[in-house]
Amino acid sequence: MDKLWYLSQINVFQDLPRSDLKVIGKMAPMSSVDKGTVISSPMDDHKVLYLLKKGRVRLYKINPEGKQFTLGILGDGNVFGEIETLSTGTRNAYVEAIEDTLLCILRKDDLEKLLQGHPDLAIKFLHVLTERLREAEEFLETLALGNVTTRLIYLLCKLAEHFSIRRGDFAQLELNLTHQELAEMVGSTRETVTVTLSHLSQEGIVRLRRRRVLINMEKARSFLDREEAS
DNA sequence: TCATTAATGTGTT
DNA sequence: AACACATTAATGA
Repeated sequence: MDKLWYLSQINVFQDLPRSDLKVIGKMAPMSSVDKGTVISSPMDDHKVLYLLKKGRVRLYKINPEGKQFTLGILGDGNVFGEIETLSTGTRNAYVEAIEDTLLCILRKDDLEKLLQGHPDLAIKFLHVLTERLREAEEFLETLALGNVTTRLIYLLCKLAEHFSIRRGDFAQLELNLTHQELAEMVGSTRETVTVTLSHLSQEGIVRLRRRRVLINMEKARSFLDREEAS
């Protein structure tokens, strides 16, 4: 497999000429991490940016009682990490590979050099990060105002937009998430998620298999619309 | 395949 | 929401 192909799949580098990708490839060696590895944690010095070439990582925080709250999941082609001049929203968060993952590490000075030479790239960074911020704000609002059912459906829709494959009327999440993990994302408990999901299953909004959720996006969206109206 | 562990389902407080 | 416990599915020797 062409090493540069992976770089061309990173969202901020999408239509960069091969010559530039080559330069980046030289600065940012590829490394692979196994499923379950914590790639970075709050106490690390935040001096690097990670380019997620292939795989999935979960961003989460841990509250004082030791419970986890998942901020989000990133898939192929995303960027995360922290440097002084550029934050991707992972500050003070743990980042764990939930699949075997392939990533590049870009050092602060390399990135800055890169951005200085490529203003168009800097703009693309702005777009990507702004979009992430926008989603985060929307999610926060839903989390604050909605009940568990709403939050869960909202989460499933968002996940499905990024990580699902179409199966008839349903979108099948290709993330194998447990009820526990879903609970950690919507700020609820495992039992409540189990109960809520089986209700939604009765209504035909989702279909359940072990560690797998299929969402009827049409029904899910109309549920959210109704909720918004009320 | 069987035993162990993980995930899910359910009733009670 | 928290807990205890039952049931069922996945995992791996």
